[in-house]
Amino acid sequence: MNEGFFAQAYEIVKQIPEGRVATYGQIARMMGHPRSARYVGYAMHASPGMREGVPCHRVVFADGSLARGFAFGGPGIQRQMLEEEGIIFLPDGKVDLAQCQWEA
DNA sequence: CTTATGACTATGA
DNA sequence: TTCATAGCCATAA
Repeated sequence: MNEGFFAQAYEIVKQIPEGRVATYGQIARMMGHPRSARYVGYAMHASPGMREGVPCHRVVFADGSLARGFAFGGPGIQRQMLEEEGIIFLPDGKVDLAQCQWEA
């Protein structure tokens, strides 16, 4: 395996349990790159995605919002997938990090 | 080698 | 409160 920044991000995301979500910054921090949050998202974009078992849909912004327009082919898709997994959404359209944010 | 870009985050107005 | 800008770091060209 090529232990690159991307592969590192995939490993972290793959460890997110079902019904939980993690923020880009949190993942970046886990991999030892607390300032590369932007690149974590980019890793998802360029990643093999769920095809490789990387549940990138469980990765959200620090405030619980999702990536719009770039996710999985259409807005709302990610939210639908998360709801299927048991993620709780707030009326604001954000994930309930208070209950669903992944704890290492 | 330098420059440009980006599924982010924090801060300021 | 929301919107805009700065800083951040890893790849690509």
